[in-house]
Amino acid sequence: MTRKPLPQPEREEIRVETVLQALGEPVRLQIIRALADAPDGIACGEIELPVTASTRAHHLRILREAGVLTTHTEGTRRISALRREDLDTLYPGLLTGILAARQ
Amino acid sequence: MTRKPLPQPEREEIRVETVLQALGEPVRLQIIRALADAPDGIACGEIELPVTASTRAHHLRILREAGVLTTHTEGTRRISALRREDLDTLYPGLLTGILAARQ
DNA sequence: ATCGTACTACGAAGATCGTCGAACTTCGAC
DNA sequence: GTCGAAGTTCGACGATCTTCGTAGTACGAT
Repeated sequence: MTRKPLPQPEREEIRVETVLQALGEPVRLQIIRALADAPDGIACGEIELPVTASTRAHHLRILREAGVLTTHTEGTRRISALRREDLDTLYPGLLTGILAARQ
Repeated sequence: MTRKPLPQPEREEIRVETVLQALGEPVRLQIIRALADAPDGIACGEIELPVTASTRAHHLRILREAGVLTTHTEGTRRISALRREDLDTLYPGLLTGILAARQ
């Protein structure tokens, strides 16, 4: 099994402004909600989204570079998962607060 | 003393997406931080910001329409305050989490 | 080695956003 | 009533962002 981590910021490098900017977009919020239900992460392609694959990849990149999620490769698939521990440490309550809205 | 409230969404009308979008901007985050230190609100003009008055008015409007802050008129001045209770009720921990980052 | 799958990288097009200056409103003071 | 101060509204311009299609990479299976 191949396992390569993708470039992402260390916990110390994560900035609120970037995180909020990343979360303030409908599609990305949808991704976050899907990931919140899968503690071990899910394959990017399995998230139902109203956009094409390339747009999906773009949003996943934004979220990863903001430090919101982490992605590793498993064969040809990419598994993404929320960086819940890091976010909860840096901004206690933020993630919970956002997910509580659940529409 | 003149006291007129400015148009803002009811608590039920506040949407996470809009709130996050409003908070994901450096200048607006700066405004929020300034307001967090003033429970009773402060005059918009007294917040130090690296933008002109018209831009400041624009950002305050975005924040107010998102439901993040409330503004009322006192003479020629406008006093803004965080809608902390509403936000804490809707998204418990969100505001605290964001403010915990403090820079 | 070849094929199909899963995904990314690269422009490009269109929409949205942040910023400003100028004009206008509203209020208090003189 | 006239003036100045505080703030808003109205375009406008430039920058950023979302979206897409196409081309390309990496891997597993045959």
